[in-house]
Amino acid sequence: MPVVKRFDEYRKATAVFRLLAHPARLQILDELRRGEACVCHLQTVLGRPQAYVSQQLRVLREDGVVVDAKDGLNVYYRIADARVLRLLEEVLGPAKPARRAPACPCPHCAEHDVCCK
Amino acid sequence: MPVVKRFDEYRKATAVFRLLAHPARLQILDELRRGEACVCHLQTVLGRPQAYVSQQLRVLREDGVVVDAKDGLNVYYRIADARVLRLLEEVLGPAKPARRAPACPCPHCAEHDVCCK
DNA sequence: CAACTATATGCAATGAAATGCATATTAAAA
DNA sequence: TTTTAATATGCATTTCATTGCATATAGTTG
Repeated sequence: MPVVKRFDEYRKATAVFRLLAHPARLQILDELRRGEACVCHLQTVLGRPQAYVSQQLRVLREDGVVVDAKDGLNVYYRIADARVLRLLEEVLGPAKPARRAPACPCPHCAEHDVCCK
Repeated sequence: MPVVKRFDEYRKATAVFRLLAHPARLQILDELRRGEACVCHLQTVLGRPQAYVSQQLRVLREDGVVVDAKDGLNVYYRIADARVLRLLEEVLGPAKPARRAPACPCPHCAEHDVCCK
């Protein structure tokens, strides 16, 4: 009940907001709302270097907001936090339908276009 | 539809999350959920210097999340953003009932205790 | 196993937000 | 009109996240 304890609770509660308070992470999560996606897919959608995308994914992963599943060379990420889905819906509106990214090499998009170089 | 435009939209959407991604502001908003409160009340509840509380309130005010109403020497703040209320409920749970802070001089608390020094 | 592809990690440089503190403002009271 | 009380603002400093980039890992293919 001490003030410090209370403050600590609030500090803990800010974690999820801190994750969402970032344009690239928000865009990643919005994309993942459409369905699971591999890194190269997100890389294509964001138009950012692969290392950059991986770093943001690590941040999200370390907080348990997303989980990854390896499949061959590809690593597929998906949202693993229902609360985050609700927060996204509150601020971004309903999730948009799945899509294939142009020039994305992942199996999900492959049938649609050619490899992204 | 250019990528940059999209990114800008996400950047804008992060604003509300950035406000909530701070323990002191989160605590302020959680207190304001109980009902409007003056600065000295929040000061008492947070156990932080007055200038500190005023600064956080300014941040919230500049984004329109709270509004202030002067009454004599006191300035009463209240939440002015329904979306923020929903976000708080999602993460902090339902708002707690109003309370009077011990040793708070504001009219709201005065009838309950004596002035805070 | 060598070469390639997808992804991850480490780290240094930068930049933005947080904090503390002194002081300004405004309103009431004496 | 001096004083006091409540709140606001400005600014310097520290703190922390972000970003870029080089490189590491790990699975795949030839």
